[in-house]
Amino acid sequence: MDDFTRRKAQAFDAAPIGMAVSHYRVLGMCNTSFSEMLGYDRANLLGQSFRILYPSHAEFDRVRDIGLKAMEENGSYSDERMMRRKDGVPVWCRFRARTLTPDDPLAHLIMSFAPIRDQLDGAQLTKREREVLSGLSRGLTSKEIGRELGLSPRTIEDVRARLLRKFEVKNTSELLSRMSYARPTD
Amino acid sequence: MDDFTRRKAQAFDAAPIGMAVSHYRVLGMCNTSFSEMLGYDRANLLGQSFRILYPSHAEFDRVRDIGLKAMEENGSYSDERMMRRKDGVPVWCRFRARTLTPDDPLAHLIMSFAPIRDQLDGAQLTKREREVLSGLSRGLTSKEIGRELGLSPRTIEDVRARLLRKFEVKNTSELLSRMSYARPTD
DNA sequence: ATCGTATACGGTATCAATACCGTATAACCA
DNA sequence: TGGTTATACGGTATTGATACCGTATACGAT
Repeated sequence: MDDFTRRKAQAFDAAPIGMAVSHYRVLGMCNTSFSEMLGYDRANLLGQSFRILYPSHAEFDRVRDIGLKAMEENGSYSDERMMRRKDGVPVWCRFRARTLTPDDPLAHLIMSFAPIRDQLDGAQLTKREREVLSGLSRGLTSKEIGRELGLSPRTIEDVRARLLRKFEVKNTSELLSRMSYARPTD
Repeated sequence: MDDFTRRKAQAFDAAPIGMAVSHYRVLGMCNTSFSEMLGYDRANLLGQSFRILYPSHAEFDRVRDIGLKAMEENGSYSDERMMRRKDGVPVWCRFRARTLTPDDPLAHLIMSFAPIRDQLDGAQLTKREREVLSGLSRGLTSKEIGRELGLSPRTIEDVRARLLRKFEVKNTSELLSRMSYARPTD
């Protein structure tokens, strides 16, 4: 095996950003940034389902599908999402994924995770708030988010209003500009 | 050499984020996201000085020192910086670096580069668009932005519509979740 | 010289967002 | 046990956003 391969593997291991490889949502490989970000030893993480890295089972189910269409078309997808550290603390991340199997995106995924630092680190979000935030960052309306979550649009508007109060912003645009990856963790 | 090494190298190559390894500011290795982001063939990039990837010689000199102290202390550093594509178009990036040689940080660096304006490679923003975006990220309405800039609210709505088209997003919320905070540069 | 784009503005129509009013249940905490 | 918060939903009223229709000027590129 050539030296190039060795150097690439070393770069993967020591990369300044969390990286992971999955096969059907099971972690096949990750680097130290990834395991440290989530508070695990790497050895304990390999072979595990990604389920344990999300705040809830519902969240784990929900995020499965939201990038599938984009990955079938472009091979890649990116959004902002909440991950769950081993100690239970949620971490808001810029998430990027590329699939090596566009016909069946989840078969072989390569992902990167960059934690975002912002107001969120103090104000913890509820499950509902995270779900709604996820929809808002994808440009969905309250009606669309309601359909996605099986709730009335009115309920989504309640959650929305609570988010605006919590972050002391005037509207959804300002909310999302505060949450965007413009303020990464250094 | 074990299979792990091979899989890590593959993950490096196909990572959804630009990655590079340098030795004293000379590119030793990079992945396809990196070379594509900057408009080069990878083969033509290996062994080159990073000089050609920055907008100017002054910029190249300036960025050399700004992370050194942080890397000597923590081993890592991150900021936002302008890179220069082969065709001359500037790309604003979130930059992260980790050194494997903290005593002499530049000796062996591993870096990641994430373009901050994903969707907008090529479509650079006009002064008006930046001004309007700045207002939107502060949660202002079209009417308020119009007052701030001495323009009709109707004109703000035009600029807004142009931004949504350029970024191929459905609404202002999605726009702002894709963008970093936008400050007018002039 | 014509094409494309950015700028700037007007009108209208429709849908979304936001802010209120209200009720109700469940969880948790002091 | 009572107080707070999150959840969930209904109505209504107002404002904002978005998408169209149109006109007009300016500027740069082919």
